[in-house]
Amino acid sequence: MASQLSPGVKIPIKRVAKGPRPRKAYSSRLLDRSILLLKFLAQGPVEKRLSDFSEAGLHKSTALRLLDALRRHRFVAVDEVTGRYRLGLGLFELGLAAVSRLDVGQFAPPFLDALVAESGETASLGILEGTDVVYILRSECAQPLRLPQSTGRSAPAYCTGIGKAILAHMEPDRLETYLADVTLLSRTPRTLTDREALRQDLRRVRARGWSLDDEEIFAGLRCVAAPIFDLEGRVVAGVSVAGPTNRMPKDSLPLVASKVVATANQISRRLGHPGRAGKASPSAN
Amino acid sequence: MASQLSPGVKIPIKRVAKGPRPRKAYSSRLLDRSILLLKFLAQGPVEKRLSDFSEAGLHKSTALRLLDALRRHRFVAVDEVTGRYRLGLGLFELGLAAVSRLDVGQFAPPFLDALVAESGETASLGILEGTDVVYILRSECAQPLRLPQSTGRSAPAYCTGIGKAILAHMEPDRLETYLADVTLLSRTPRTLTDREALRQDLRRVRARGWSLDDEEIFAGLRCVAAPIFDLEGRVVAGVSVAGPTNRMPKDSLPLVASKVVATANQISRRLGHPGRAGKASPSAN
DNA sequence: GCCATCGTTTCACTCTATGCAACGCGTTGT
DNA sequence: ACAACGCGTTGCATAGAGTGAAACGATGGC
Repeated sequence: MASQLSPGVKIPIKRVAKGPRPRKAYSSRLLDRSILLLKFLAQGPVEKRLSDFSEAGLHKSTALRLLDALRRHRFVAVDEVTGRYRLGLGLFELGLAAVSRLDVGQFAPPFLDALVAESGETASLGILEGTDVVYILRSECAQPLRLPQSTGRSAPAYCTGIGKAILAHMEPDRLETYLADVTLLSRTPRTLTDREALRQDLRRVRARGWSLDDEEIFAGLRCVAAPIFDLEGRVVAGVSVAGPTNRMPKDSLPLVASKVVATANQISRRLGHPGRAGKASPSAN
Repeated sequence: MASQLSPGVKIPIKRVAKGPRPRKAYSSRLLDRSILLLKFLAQGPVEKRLSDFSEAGLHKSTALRLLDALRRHRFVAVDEVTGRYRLGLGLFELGLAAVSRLDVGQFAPPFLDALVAESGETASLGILEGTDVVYILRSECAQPLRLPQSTGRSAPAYCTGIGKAILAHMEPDRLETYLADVTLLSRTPRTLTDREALRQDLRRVRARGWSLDDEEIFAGLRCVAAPIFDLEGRVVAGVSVAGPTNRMPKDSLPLVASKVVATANQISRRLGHPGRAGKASPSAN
């Protein structure tokens, strides 16, 4: 809700960005180890014995105590028969809370469902975190060929549809910082690994309003995406429709893209974004 | 509640008496506080200031250090503009890993989708953790009236469809332990709060193969569920179809139930359970 | 201007967390 | 059968991680 506390006309734009921010880096050995342990549990075999944690560099007595402490918060679970350890569902509950508390995570699902109904392919919503895109929502299509499970996973921004849609619409200096830091690895033969080629592609994306990932992260997968903006007009997320190349022929892309863009705009509007109309004025506000 | 963790208050290290209990309880103050902090972030306002954490009994300098340590693992995120804290998506990634590593979480989604298509109502899959059911998968119906978000949430077993389906099929002595420990709170006027009434209902559930939650947890919500068995024939989960009472009239329940049971059996079979046909297994007691 | 509030840093002290070694116990090998 | 091993568990002494109080700066309100 808009704050109209004072009859004055000033819009309070708070810029704390340069202000208080932890300058000193704090860390905790125990916390680092606990999270290392959790991440170790998320890899390889689902169930692990106590002595397996020595692979993660933990002494068995340390591992025992950490596991027991984590177990009582349901971050790890112990199999009743085998006595082995696995990830617990307390983690799942908190993880979903993290997404459902994102404003986008709240109301976007029906929009994605509608997009799936229109396009006949799987729709996803992701946000940029650091240099990677994290997929937070997904609506499956009824087609037999399913994409690999992606929700909760992250992927490099430069080779994904959603990632490129976001990059193309972020502030120029932030994009340059990104481009300076990122390493463009070749995921498939079509991945854009040249900085200038990527920059040019992003310009095109910005101009037409949607991005195309043409088998740039997975061979055989084509993906069309569009950006989602928040109240202040900053890109905060992206929606995409993805499918196998045979079901997403090149000449069908503009039509699919128009639906993706329409969905993205609907979600943006729900976030308070004024919409495309505000694009006309160069230095609005 | 949080008073135990207040600054200055000495926490006596609780040692389990050397009795018949083979296991000693380990805990870590830092870990407890970190998780308390995360759970605090999952409540109330989405964004919190540093000083808000004093409500959770944390000293502000402690909160600062914990938050910074958690931030670098992406368990908490700092808003770029406001500088406030929220839950991070690293938690989401690990949480989904916890579910996707459950064998059931892997392949069940398509079965749920099919069940939704057949029944026209929302289908869920949950497992029993302690005395509660945790919903880990869900497939939405296209109906306008949606259930409240449940995935990642937990609910008492005795007043939910899935919970009763699981309870009804667990080993008798384990059920008795459950019944002895649980407190039967009245969630609605129809909640079974009498131990004997519940036991009798569970017998009926076991006999007919499916359970009915008839507005026992939420008024206006009816839910039909069936158990899922693993390779060794133990109940590990349950599937349900739930909807508003007007769309789930009593005379339609047997038909819906048959579909739910069929889906549950399919999933059980995928888990290696021989199925109803294998009832006459040689080593049956 | 001054006061209030919030985030950050420093510092000395305490108790948490740790590694090591030893113990039970079940399994394996000879 | 006994011995040798592997695994999970526990006791203990010690290092140093983590803690709270207080001081410091930086904002914003009045």
